Amino acid sequence: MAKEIQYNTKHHEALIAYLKTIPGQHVTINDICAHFTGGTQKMGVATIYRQMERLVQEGLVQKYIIDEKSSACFEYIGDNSSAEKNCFHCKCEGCGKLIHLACEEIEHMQSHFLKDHNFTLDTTRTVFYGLCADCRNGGNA
Amino acid sequence: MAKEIQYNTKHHEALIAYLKTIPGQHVTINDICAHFTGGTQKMGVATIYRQMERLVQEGLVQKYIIDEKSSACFEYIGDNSSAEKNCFHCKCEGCGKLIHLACEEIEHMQSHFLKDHNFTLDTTRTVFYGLCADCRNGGNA
DNA sequence: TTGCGTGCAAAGGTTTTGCATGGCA
DNA sequence: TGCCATGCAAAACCTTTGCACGCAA
Repeated sequence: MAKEIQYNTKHHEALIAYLKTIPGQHVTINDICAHFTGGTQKMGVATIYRQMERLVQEGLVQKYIIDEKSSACFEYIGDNSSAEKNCFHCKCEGCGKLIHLACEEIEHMQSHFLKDHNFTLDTTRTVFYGLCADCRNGGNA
Repeated sequence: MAKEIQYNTKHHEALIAYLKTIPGQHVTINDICAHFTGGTQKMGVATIYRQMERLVQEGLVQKYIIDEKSSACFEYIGDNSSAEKNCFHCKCEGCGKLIHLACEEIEHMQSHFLKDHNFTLDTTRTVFYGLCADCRNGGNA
């Protein structure tokens, strides 16, 4: 329980600053790596992994496992958790697109899980798989 | 569309036979590998991967990406797809348990996704993350 | 006989880890 | 000064692939 002391390094701040510039978007470790390779700041891969893990634990960043082959995805959620409370993600199995959705139906879904299945659904972590409209009609399967 | 000719080898049958002995359970490649290492039949890892991919395409087996670190999970669904149509999976983030659920609410969920978000929800592939009752109360976080 | 299936090992990619050094408090 | 953070490279891990041989049809 005792939270370990964590320093506030330049890398830590730079990472948060970068993530804040792309709200609501998803980045992979590779994206971050590329971003910090060309810029003034350099950041090793290991550092990025370690920092992202820390940010996830702090609740500033959400981690998604979108696909088994590609690397993990991260999204900055910061302090405005109230605004995007009903936000969740859909991944199209056809085109691979990641879709942001937000509606109040998700609350109903959560209460159902809790009442009928005694399971606290974590919508921020769940990724719904399926087919988007384009792929269903176009047949990009 | 033209289905390629596929031989019915002993390995293929042995794999199906093994999966039929554990209905409703989840196995990893490692589990399968271990099972076929000690027994009379031996099966290489590559063969298992190839066979499982084939079984998934044939619709006999469902593949799940439960966790980013552990290997993929497989479940035999066989021909009785009608019986488990409303079946889906919950993964507890506390204890790591994988929970089987089946209820008709999922149908309502699907129709909502389709109507309001134009998204065909694939419940067999989606894994719902959250906390099970034990972890919510016990605090196995 | 034809050509898919198999085994072995090597390769590919993502993520983690060890160790010495640098930087925050 | 103490201790965490960083960088580099090596390691670990899961999965795929190449190639030669075996086996089903």
